[in-house]
Amino acid sequence: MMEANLQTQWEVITRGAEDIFPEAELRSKLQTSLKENKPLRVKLGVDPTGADLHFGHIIPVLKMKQFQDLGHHCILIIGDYTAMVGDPSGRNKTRPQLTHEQVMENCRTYQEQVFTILDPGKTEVVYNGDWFADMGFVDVLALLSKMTVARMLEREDFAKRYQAQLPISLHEMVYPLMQGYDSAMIRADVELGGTDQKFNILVGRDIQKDRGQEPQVGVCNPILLGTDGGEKMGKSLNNYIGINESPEEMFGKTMSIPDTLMRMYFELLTDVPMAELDTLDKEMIAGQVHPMDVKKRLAKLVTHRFHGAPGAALGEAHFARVFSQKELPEDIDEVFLKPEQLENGRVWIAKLLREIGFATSGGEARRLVTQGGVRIDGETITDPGFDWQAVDGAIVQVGKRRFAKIRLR
RNA sequence: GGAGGGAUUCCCGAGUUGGCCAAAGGGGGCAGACUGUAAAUCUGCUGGCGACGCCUUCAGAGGUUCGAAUCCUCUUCCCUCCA
Repeated sequence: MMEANLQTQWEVITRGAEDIFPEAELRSKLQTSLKENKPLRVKLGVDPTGADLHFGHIIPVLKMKQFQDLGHHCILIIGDYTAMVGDPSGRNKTRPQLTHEQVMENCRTYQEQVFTILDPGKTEVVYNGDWFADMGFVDVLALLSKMTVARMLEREDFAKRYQAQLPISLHEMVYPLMQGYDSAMIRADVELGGTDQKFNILVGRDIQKDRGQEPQVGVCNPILLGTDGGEKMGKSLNNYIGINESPEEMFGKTMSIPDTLMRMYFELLTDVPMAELDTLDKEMIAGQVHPMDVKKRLAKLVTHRFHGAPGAALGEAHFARVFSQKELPEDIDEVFLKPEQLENGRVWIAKLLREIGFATSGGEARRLVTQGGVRIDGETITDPGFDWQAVDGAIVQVGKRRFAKIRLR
């Protein structure tokens, strides 16, 4: 069961990990685990606050997969109760509180997506509602007494909000305690998460110690930056790559990350050995290897991870065709125009763009035309007052990557 | 409970001696040029309307005025200090 030796395990576990605390404890836990042939209990808690997962969510899941492949016991905690509270980590405002129904609804799709990576047969799934639902008020008070206000306010996110005169609700301060309690309930040896989870994971250690358990070790990955290269990947910033996105989108979006982010993505999302990445970096600096080729490899590997070999090939082909050669994509969505949308077989260009969803207003449509961003069958339209004689099968293109095939009926 | 400060366009944030405000600046977004690509860099646009004019926006509801983001009243929410 526990086959890999300590050194191998150590290399796998520390790859892409920004912070492990305390390192020494992880080492001794691994040693004991090997000696006694007893897998470590590895915890990852997820709050199903939204339906769709993106790359940022999946980083700790990939780390968990590595533990799983090493033979350790993985426990996925579905935070049906913590999701109702909302993790304040790294937030500058209170999360909206979800109802239990909303949370449970998200759970299904969440697990579906997570189990494209983890082995469902080897993963224990528990809900923290299992223990929180029946907790009495006295138990809650006992838990609350483990934390002081001063310590909570030391946290960077709360401190910032406090100084910026932004509201902090009391229930948000309960969150770390709940997460810590989870660790105690499942007797975790290791807890995974982003570096923003450090505080919560440390609270878990305290609670475990308080209950006479050996405290867990935190293994934290850096926070994945989004495609804009500056901010944490997230839905609200629209700088994310969803794991359910089409191969074409996934490949393209990966190609759109700034060069400076390539290393991070390689480390966290692929298995390319670290030594090879170092070599690649050197070769790029020396000009022996083209950054674009490296990025293409990254995009291919990443797409492969979620869509398999066919998806990776599809994504790559599409990219080469549309962006490198500036040709039309293979599949173009068809948009139907009804006769009543035409006048004597003609449509005003601004109206057309709105009808097919390439502009949300006439003003935006005019702007696109004026700036030379609109083509019909390869011909650039420059007159915002242009009335187009509709042709079945014509290709309307806006910008570099939006296409529609017009169908008349 | 008392005293004071605040809410502006997708976001942040100017503007508060009333007209020159569809509202500075930045971010984001979009488009163009360039190329190595949906990198980087540079440029332009960025409330709505078949549009050199008209319409709706500055927390909400009223009011003063020829004219209000700017002044007055009430309401909602946030913050600070005191208790």
